Amino acid sequence: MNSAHYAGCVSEALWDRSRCSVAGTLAVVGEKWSLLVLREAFLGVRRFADFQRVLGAPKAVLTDRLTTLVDHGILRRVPYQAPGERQRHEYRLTQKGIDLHPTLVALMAWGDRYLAEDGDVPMELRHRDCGELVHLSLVCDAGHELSGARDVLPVPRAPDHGGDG
Amino acid sequence: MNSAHYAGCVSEALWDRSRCSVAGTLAVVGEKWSLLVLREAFLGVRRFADFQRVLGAPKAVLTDRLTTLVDHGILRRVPYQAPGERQRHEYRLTQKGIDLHPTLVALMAWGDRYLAEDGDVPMELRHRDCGELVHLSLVCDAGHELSGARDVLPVPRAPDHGGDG
DNA sequence: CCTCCTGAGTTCGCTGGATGAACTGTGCTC
DNA sequence: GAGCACAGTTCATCCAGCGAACTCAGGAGG
Repeated sequence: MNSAHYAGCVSEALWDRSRCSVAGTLAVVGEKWSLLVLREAFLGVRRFADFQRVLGAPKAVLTDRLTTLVDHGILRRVPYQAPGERQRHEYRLTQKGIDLHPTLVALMAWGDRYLAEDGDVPMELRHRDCGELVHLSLVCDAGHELSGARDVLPVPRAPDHGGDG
Repeated sequence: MNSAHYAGCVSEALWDRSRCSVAGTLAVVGEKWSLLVLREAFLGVRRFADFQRVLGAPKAVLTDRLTTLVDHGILRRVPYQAPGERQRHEYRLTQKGIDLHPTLVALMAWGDRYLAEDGDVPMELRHRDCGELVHLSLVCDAGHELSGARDVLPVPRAPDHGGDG
């Protein structure tokens, strides 16, 4: 294993960490419960009481997380009325929220691999059309499928506005 | 948009949330700074002082996160000796840690799309061989490329040991 | 040998966020 | 109009994160 492999590229060169998209995304959904709320949202949960029952999170925290996610445009509050009940509102994923799906899939895949005992995973994701298991894969714009992180070259871009190098 | 789309599948049926791989993974790397430590590790950072300088995290927190990640087998402590310095140790990704790469890529991709202004992303990932941009994609075992979360069917599996349904 | 310096932590007091329980408010059913 | 269920809000407590100060180990330099 060649230690200069990554090192020469970005390790010492201090690119602007404050603009990092990983940090930015974590600032939005990195708080405790946020991603679990989204997991449930992807599974079809929409109502406050259901989130609360299923997650077991404190109501105050849940209120805060839902509000934050709505504020960021990841969920939206939609009024609805169940028969025989008063009007309430439910929380639904927006496109911005739906685009967090790969993040949850990635977290789930890692947990399935390293935390499940005997390969006994609690849930599978299957292709709705053909029923086969789905998984994430890294591909490049030329169509090559990458075999792993080793094939990826991180390239910092200086924030030079007004010119497209 | 059909609201019964997901609902009929898993929303009300209470599968066992306590074994959820998303929650499990977040329990391991979901604390503040953990994923940012890993981001830097993927960029080649290995030494305590470099993590500290680059992340700006409090030393105590950083010590705790690094220790936790080592305990979970995501990083490993490797002794090394720089010329003219005493022996120290550095933190390197294990395979288990490298397998968290897709999670970081997913987080980064979302941030690039929704948080970067003018498409001015701070860093790009390129295929080391051909230089093209890389991105995550959902594929199924039959080789179909899924167009999005809508094509995915979550299937809870009961923890029935001893029988492969 | 003694002192200074640096890397790698540990300790400490403070503050802010998380927690569970209790409380509020609203509209429907009975 | 009393009771109930949903959807929060308020409150006291507690823990985790924070920055600063302190500790420890081993070279370098005199």
